[in-house]
Amino acid sequence: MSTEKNSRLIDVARVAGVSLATASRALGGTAQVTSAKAARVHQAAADLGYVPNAHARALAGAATRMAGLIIHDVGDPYFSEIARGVVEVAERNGILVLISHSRREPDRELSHIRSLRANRVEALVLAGSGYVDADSEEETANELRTFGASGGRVVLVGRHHMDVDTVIPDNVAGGATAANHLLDLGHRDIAIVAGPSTLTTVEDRLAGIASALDGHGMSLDDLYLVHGDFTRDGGAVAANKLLETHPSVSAVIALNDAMATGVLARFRERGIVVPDEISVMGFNDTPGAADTNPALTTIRLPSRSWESSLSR
Amino acid sequence: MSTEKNSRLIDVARVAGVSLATASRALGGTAQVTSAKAARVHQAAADLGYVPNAHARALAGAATRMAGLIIHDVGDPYFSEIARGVVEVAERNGILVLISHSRREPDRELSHIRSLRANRVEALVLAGSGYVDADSEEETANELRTFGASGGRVVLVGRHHMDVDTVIPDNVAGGATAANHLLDLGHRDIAIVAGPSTLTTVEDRLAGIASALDGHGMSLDDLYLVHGDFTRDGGAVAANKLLETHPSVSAVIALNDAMATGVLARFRERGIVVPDEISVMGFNDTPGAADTNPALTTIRLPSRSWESSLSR
DNA sequence: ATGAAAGCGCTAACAC
DNA sequence: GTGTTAGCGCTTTCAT
Repeated sequence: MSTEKNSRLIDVARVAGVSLATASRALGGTAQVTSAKAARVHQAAADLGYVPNAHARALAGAATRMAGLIIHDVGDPYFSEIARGVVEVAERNGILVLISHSRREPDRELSHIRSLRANRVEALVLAGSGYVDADSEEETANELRTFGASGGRVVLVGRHHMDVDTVIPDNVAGGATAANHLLDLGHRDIAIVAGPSTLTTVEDRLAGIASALDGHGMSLDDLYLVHGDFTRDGGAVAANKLLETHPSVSAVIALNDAMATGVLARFRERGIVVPDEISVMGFNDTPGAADTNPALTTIRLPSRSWESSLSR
Repeated sequence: MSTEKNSRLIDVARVAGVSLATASRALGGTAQVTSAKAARVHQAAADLGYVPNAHARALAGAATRMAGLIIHDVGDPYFSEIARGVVEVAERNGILVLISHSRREPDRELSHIRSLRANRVEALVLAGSGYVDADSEEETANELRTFGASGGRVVLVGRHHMDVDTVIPDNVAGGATAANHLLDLGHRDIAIVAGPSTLTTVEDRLAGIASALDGHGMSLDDLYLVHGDFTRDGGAVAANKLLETHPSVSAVIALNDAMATGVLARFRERGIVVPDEISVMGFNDTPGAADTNPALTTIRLPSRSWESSLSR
């Protein structure tokens, strides 16, 4: 196959018999061009299969119109729903979305922020929990600050406030609600299926649960706590451990819907009837949670927005 | 907020007291640079929060490392699973993914191919059904051909062969399998919940169903056929219509899992017990289909791959 | 090993 | 209205 290079604007101009500038104007609609010439330019462009080089365009100062999205994993319904929203809004505004996976690794996240910045995105959306580790959070905050200072917009979803626009659910209150719900139902032998303790979301939800327990004269130590990946598989693995070591539990709180779904799946395989034998709760109200078998009881978290003082 | 511009390589060079070329080499590792100078360059870059301009880099001839992904909607589990795979593989190869929604509109798809091409992606992944309309398919094929000719790689998922690498399930056989399954169970009063007839996937699955019916002395006309959006919501809407006009059906074939999920959800709301009162079948083996309530019977489609003769 | 300089393809002054 | 030209920020010869 002959690998013919992409044709350039100058090629179009040549074929149309006009100057580079005229071709640019005709195609971009930036200025008035005689309709006859404009037509010739468009024809030439079509004939050559001309596609403007976005890089050259960006370099020359035209608006780039790209946004960056960093999420844990698009495969997780919680994030795919966020991605859907971001892509829809972006598209409506003629913005292309660069998507990447943090996989909940601070370093990966940081390097993605960098390459998204390198691509001169005009906005950055980071969704998912922040990290308990102050150092990596500080690095991220710095990077975002620099990005903001050079004109970039940042939105954080489900992550602690960082001087940028933020939407974050009240994880502590949510944790308390979940625990109180089970406690009020009389459950005492409860298991917590948690994500990695490196995540602030996990930390916060646990704190909420702890405070609820406190109100009942109990503490987290009275519960069975398993940590695992904050994913469906992580939930399934945790359910296995749970069944082996603490088969007596009457209720499970999974710290997100993905893990809850994994727990439910494993219980279903083992023939354990939910909620008759064991109650299972999740978080986040992920799309699809209502469709699970058995239906998942999930805590819808009220979100709070922070509009950054740096906002323009 | 003072909007300080992004610093450029020349700024780094200046601070490090070296030439532009040396700074470039030190940062890019392209050639040998005295370790002392290299260190100064890296230090300067860090101090200035320097992030190379990917556009300038691309324009200057460096590899761009971007791929484009066009899917119906990342919110649909079928597509988010594909997106997950694409992003993972791309990331492992240092490639950034530009994602966009076709929303199953040929024009939108075409314009996305163009802007992805404009961004000089090295590969393009189109996932989802093709269109019955020959004209729009031809336009797309042309665009992809041009892209391929200029060195781009194309992969089609779930779409008819177009002289590029393709992975496509055997939709006709799948349709027949689904129909035969129900027919063998004795069902005769069957409803088909289909996506838009503009999609080849819908057309093919219906053709398979028709052939199965034919083997039983029946035709599609003997069934109740509803068309709707090829989504969860589309399935729910179709289920409503179905219940109103043909409450006697004993089985439903939804032409994809998204619609099947919508049907199940609506049946659940109405207190209709599946599969006791009505059987429901889906397609695609979408992740999560096994988690639905009630469990969805879904046809796993054997896929066939085509490696394009144009492949390099 | 290092620097000077020539583009990459385009837009936006700036002339006419 | 149209053409000429100077960059945008970088990589890469080409000298040295």
